[in-house]
Amino acid sequence: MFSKACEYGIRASIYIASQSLEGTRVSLKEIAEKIDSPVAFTAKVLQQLSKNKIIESVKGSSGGFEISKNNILRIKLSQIVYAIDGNNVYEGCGLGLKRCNAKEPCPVHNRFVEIRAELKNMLESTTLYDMTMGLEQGLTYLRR
Amino acid sequence: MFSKACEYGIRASIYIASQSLEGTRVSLKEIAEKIDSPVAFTAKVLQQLSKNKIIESVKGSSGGFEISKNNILRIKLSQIVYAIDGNNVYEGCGLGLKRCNAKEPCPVHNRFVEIRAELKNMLESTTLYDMTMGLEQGLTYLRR
DNA sequence: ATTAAATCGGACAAAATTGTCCTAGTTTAT
DNA sequence: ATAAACTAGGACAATTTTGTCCGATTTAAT
Repeated sequence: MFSKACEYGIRASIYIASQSLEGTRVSLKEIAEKIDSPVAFTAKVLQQLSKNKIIESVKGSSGGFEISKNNILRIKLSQIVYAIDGNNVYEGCGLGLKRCNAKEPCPVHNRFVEIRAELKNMLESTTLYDMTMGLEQGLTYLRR
Repeated sequence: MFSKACEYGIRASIYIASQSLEGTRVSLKEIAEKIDSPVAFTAKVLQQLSKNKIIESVKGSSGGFEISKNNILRIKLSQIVYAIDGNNVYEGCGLGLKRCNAKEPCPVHNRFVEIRAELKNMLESTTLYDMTMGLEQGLTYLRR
């Protein structure tokens, strides 16, 4: 569904958010450990998220990554996905046709429209805060 | 959502089905033309579908691919997807965790469960026949 | 029998994705 | 000032996916 890069990006964002809520900035190394991802590859993903204003990076000693409370509340899962995977998830025909729409649909167009709409709706209504909630209470996991 | 291989596989199956309903067996070359896919790559996909009894291949001159009326009615989209992409679509955590279930969920597990269930339901309730219908009437397209 | 039109299947090639390494900066603390 | 702990980013490597090529085999028609 999502690329590996995107999966790491979402997991990283959630971890950074949970730590930011506690008032602590986290390093790349710590993030990679906590979400069980390859360090250098995760670095690239974080750069991308940083450029897209999803997370904030602080250089230098005692630097690291963080997200402001406001952004934790505001940022939607859809924005993270878009920053890394673009709009492939929303657009894009289920059968890979370049031009596929209500007027000139592929044989499964109508069936896919509904599901895609629900997916989109879910991604757009889930905030970083929503995803962070369970973590601190030990109800959800980022590495398994 | 699906791999390229799977997209080609679904489109090819639909085209073969539509031609089989007309009583004509089709060659690899014709299929690739009609669904706008790379010939040799499509050949591999068709081999896989053939091994999985989704389509029937006939060797030799005047050979090609076909699907029996019974199978056109019986075969579900889910079977085609499974034959090529395995169960990645159904199983597999949205965030890429190996172990992610109701008891030890990732932060988006519950949100994904619903969507995945609907997708599964759609794939399992759509037959090859269903997908073939619109084609002959010029209502749907396989290459665009 | 020979030829032509097919699929089959192995080996290879290209492209995209995933992952690694190393150097250059930046910032804080001493 | 210097060292230590960071991120930034370019270059490269490995893996997976996608795509190609070609010889072998099968079958029908002549």
